Amino acid sequence: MIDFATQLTHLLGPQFSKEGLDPNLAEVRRSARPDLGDFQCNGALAGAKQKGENPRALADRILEALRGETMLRETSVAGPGFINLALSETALAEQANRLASDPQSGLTPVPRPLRVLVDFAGPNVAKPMHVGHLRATVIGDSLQRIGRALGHHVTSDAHFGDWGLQIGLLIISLEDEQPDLPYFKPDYNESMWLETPPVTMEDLDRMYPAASARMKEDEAYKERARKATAELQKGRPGYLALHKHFWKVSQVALEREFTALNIHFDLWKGESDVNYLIQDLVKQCKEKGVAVPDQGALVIQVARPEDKKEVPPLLLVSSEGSAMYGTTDLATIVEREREVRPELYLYVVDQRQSLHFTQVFRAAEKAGVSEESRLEHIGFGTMNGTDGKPFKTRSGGVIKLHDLITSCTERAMLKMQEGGYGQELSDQDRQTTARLVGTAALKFADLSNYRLTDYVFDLDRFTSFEGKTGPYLQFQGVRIKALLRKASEQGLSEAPIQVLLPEEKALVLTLDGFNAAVHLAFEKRAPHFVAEHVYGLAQAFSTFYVASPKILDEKDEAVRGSRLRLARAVLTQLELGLGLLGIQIPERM
RNA sequence: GCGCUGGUAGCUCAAUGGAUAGAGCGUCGGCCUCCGGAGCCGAAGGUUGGAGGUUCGAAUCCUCUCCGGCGCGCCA
Repeated sequence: MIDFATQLTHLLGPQFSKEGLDPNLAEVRRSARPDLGDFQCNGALAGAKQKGENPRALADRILEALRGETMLRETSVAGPGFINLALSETALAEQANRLASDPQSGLTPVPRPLRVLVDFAGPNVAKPMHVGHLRATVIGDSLQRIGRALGHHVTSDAHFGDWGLQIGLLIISLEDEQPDLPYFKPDYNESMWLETPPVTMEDLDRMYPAASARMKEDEAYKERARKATAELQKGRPGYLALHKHFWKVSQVALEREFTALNIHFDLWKGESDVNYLIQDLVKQCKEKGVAVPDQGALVIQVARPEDKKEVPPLLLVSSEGSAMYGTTDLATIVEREREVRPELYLYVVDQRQSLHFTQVFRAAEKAGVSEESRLEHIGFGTMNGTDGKPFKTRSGGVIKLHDLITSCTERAMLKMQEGGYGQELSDQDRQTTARLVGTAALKFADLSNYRLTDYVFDLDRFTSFEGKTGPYLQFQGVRIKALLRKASEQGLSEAPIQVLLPEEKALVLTLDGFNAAVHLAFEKRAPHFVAEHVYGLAQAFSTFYVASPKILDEKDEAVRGSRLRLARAVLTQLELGLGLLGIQIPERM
């Protein structure tokens, strides 16, 4: 099915062509002045400009040609040349029924699907996920869901950070703690492998910050770590074995978080997975003359004459002989080109890394690995505390994602208890629901902000059941489910939708806007457009719900059936829309 | 210093170059013999940081400027 805005644009397009104008000028959108019409087209203004004539006259001619169009009830030209279009009752009712019977709720796939690779979350092996990972994870997940909903062929990759200096640091840190482990013996081989990991997640969690801090002050310590990193990358068996242990231990903790957030990846690849490609990559870059020696390292110059800022070269091989994260990023593109062949790459990573991605993308182009135009960095702002500074614990430490999820879940449970809701649920169901509500609070708060702006974390506000929050939206869904459940229990059936009340019309027009909102969200790589739409839908439903009291008691079977069907259509879209944000609606809450 | 990014209602945030800049929270005033009122309706609240410019039309684009956040070769 096709939404109204598109239908109307198609209707006006030929008229613009007939006038010798670009049919793209015919673009129709929801009216900013509902008192004047349902939709508007502003193309006559720009078109008249091009032709050097009066915009109102042009608008009049365009409308003249539309006379007798059954879709339209009324048309008018207002102001300097705005074209106002009001839909006929039949058109509204027909569209409402199409929406209600469409399992996709009006969502249409893109005409040309792309193979899209979404690289997001970027957790680090050996480091628990913290608040900083939340946005990358939630935004990336939403983009993969939106992309799929639009018919794109999406491949998501968590892209673990598991090959850099951090691993070297852990290796020497462990060496200092347990020097007798076989992995440190120069002659280590696989027969000496111990099934029991030498460390727990807690150990890693403790060791890494300490080692990282020491490195900043102790130059010799840093040198050791760099050497260990280079040796690991060269394939020292004992170090590879430790890497494997670290990886496995970390993965358990990481999966716990992703499961709690209901986020899934097609690929769980990491930097270490492309190590096998690096030697060749470096060699080829050298042969092509793309990589040049510089201060003991090997770099790819990516500066351009037109640059307004200084763009430093990408470090391909450090003076220690190790791969840097730009190197693995590049090698990862090589692998993806072979295995996925993406037409579009989306890197959902903190905005602060934009310079890094500029370097990587340019280097990829220069090295002939990929095309810069297919590579996009999707940056985002930071999550701040109520003081406006990056979110920290009271003692100034980094907040772990796990603790964040837990506190949201606990707060959700508290709110449910306070309101006396969910009492009919079993303890286990209540716990599951609380988690659904808690993560909805977290996700919606994040996704309702435009990604590039920083936002303030406010647990109390996010978990509130009133206002523009995830739990509020779930609650609206739960209310509709309750209504439909009751209708079904009473044996009441649905009927074709009739658009009688102004609130019903507003609701139908809102439903019809879903498709555009989702497309816009993907085009802008900005899920908040979906969040905005879904919230607007919930509001429009509430207004309708109050305006049509006691649907179940309605004596007119046709009216009752119509409203039930409309409610169901809203629920369908609410579930789909929230689903695109990674939010589920519980049965009860 | 150079660059990126943000600055919109008291607070937190929206607004694909279009008409009268919208929500939530908070404040004030209404609506409960209610299908889940955690809702709905209304009011107050804005020189869109500032100054120029482009345009029929600017929160949006350009220039300058002020304030905040961030980045700028061997960490990721």
